[in-house]
Amino acid sequence: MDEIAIGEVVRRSGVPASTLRYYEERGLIASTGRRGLTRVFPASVLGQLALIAVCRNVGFSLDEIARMLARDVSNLDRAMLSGKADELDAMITRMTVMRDRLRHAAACPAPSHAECPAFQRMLREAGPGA
Amino acid sequence: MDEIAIGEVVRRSGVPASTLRYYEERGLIASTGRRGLTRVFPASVLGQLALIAVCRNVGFSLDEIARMLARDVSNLDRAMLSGKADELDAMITRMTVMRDRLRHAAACPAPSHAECPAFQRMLREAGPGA
DNA sequence: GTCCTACTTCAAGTCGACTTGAGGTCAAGT
DNA sequence: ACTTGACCTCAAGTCGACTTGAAGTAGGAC
Repeated sequence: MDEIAIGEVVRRSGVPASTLRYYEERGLIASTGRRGLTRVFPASVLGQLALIAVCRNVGFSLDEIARMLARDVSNLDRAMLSGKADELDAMITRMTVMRDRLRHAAACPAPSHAECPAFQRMLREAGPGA
Repeated sequence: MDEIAIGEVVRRSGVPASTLRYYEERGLIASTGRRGLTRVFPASVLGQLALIAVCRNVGFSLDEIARMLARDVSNLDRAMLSGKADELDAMITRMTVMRDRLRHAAACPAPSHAECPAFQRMLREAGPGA
């Protein structure tokens, strides 16, 4: 019993059928065939969907994910993984700075943000062209 | 000399003219009038564009920004600010966890990710429906 | 007076990741 | 026999934030 129909995949993964069909079309998952008209997937599709969700969460595009899965499902490209970890790291740094500045701006005693030095710094650092 | 034509705003802010017109239409910035056909903006628009860039950076939508600017340009809604800081905080936490897991997966000595406990945990934690 | 350049408007196109809708098929239950 | 419900395909729509393109114009240099 390692084959499950699309309806069951929906029930067990929470991913809508339209998305499953879309993912199949995009080459992220593969059905093993049909039972009547109905798509049948290998049970392993559930793990793959989990993996896809993780990847989407950390900012991979569907194309990137498809490329990764195309190679070897259980042996993802390690360089790609650590590259994405680096990207995340950079983003975390930027966001942390922003969070602190926002926090300050929210608590700043200056009568208006225009007079707050930290707020000014935020504008300069994150302005357009940055 | 506190009025600048759109071309100069483009030069000094790096924001394309099409975007400036779009922002004006959406109510994020306002021109003071025309010189011939050409839009003229108050010099303060440069600071506003910087602010808009900051806000976009931390995830405000144009609608949110427009609403904030509509109240009082130099006295942004502090509750909104700290609310966004909280959102950022949560996102930073999630991303940090992910980064560590990715880092591990990239360095993991297990022959395939399928056999790596940390990788499994990542799948469970960030799977669909999470 | 005419040519260039920087501007204008308005409608439509783009991108990613899906969703929605119309119209059709198949297996099972009554 | 007929209805129900789960599934199918394919085309088109959605959302946010812009960009692109066509067709037109005002102002300044020569």
